[in-house]
Amino acid sequence: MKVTQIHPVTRGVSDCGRCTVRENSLFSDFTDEDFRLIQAPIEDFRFAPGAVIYKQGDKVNGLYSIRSGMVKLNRLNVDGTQRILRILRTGNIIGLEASISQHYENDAIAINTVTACRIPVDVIECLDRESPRLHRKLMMKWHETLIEADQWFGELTNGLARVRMARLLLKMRDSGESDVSSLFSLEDIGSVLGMTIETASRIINTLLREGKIRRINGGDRHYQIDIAALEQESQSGAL
Amino acid sequence: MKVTQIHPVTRGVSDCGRCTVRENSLFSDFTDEDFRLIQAPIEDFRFAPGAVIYKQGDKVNGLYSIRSGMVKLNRLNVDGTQRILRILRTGNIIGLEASISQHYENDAIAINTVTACRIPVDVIECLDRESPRLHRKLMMKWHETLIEADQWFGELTNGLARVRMARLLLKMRDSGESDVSSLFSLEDIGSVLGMTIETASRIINTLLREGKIRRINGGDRHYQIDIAALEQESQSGAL
DNA sequence: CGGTCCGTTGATCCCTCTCAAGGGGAGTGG
DNA sequence: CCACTCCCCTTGAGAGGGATCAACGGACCG
Repeated sequence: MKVTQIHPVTRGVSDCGRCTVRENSLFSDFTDEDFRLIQAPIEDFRFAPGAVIYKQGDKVNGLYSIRSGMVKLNRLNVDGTQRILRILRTGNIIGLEASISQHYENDAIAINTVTACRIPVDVIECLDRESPRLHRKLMMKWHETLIEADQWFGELTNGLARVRMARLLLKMRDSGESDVSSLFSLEDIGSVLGMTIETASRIINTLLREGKIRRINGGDRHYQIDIAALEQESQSGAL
Repeated sequence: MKVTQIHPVTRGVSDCGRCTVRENSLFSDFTDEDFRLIQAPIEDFRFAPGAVIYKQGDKVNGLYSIRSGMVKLNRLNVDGTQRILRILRTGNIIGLEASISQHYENDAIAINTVTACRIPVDVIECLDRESPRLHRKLMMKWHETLIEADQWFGELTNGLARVRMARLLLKMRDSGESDVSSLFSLEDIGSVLGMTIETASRIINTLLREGKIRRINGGDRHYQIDIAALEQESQSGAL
């Protein structure tokens, strides 16, 4: 995979108080007093598809709260093996390690156009010290992140290729109980599910022919899915 | 797998100040003043092989710091699929979610004889509030746990079965750069590496015949391993 | 219009699962 | 002390899922 480094565009300074994804964010139950503690500006970023948000080993400069788009967390193993650990979306936080470590643990790469706001390291540290609310919130985010990681592990790494694909389709549904699921390139699907792009392609096309998923026109790999059918598929695969 | 519920034996109350694994523990850089904050006793437990330390969904009663032995974290997916997420050993903490949630997220089961001390929920909460040191330590443990989870994911879920086995053998080395590795039942190995017990058995015996690992007598699945050889093996498997 | 990227499809091979049988150690009861 | 059972590991033969290798088509772009 060739990774194109694309410089992000700063869009301005956020007004967190009226953020549209605030209910998911770190600041969801913040009081006005808490907000007054924030000294440094929280910047708003826009990343083009393929843009590198940060790389494994980079010095941390803050954590990012995703406002829209999809980000892949890429792990580069010591032996050169590479694998997508998980995909993060609106409301998720990437780079949580910024609150405790000096370096990022893996690559974060925008899959499609991503908007995100960055909370600088010193803001986090200050708030963590001064605001019990943020302190608690941070712990909750660690908790959520770990649950998420374990879920990806548990669900997407065993069973037949077809079963794993069904689970991915269900997992990547647009928020809520929607029957629309957003995927990404075959290469990324392969790296998430541990299969080759050929196998991924074959399975998707089989599901299309069987009518269990349907391509939604508008280009960007959106599918309308038959939830019930996929849920049945997804349960076939014990080990 | 039949899981036998074996009641743990409380061995007494710990004196954390002189704990032998203290350097790994939550309390490593505690001052005497910090220790005075601990009101409730920290109990010392001993679990027999196969004992359930806690189950997914159980109400949390504290987190456990492992003093010796191996614990498997078992995830039961909604569809009945079961998988070992990771193995934890001396110095690791299980049930970290006790510090933030009401329920445990997965099953923790003793693989062999395990000794662990339990830090009750209210002790954690109190310390988290009162001691900046423990507060920071907790965050570090979250961080460590997530890194650990991502490592297991990245290293043990792709590549040929033989490559994954090599990586597991390297990962399960006794602390430090030792050339002794401790495994467990074939069933557990299978559940960790996502393969059948037959495949696991075949690979281990092939490695034995090739002299890359050697059984250490003394019963409990200890192997002396050829580190260099296994490291070479472990790098074969991109996807 | 040629080049590149991405997805599709076919043919073949091999790794791993499945099914099946057998062996050894530990515990139990005679 | 020996039969018996149970559990766990081992080994073999056969089948199949997915990898690999290869070719092709469409979209986009210089």
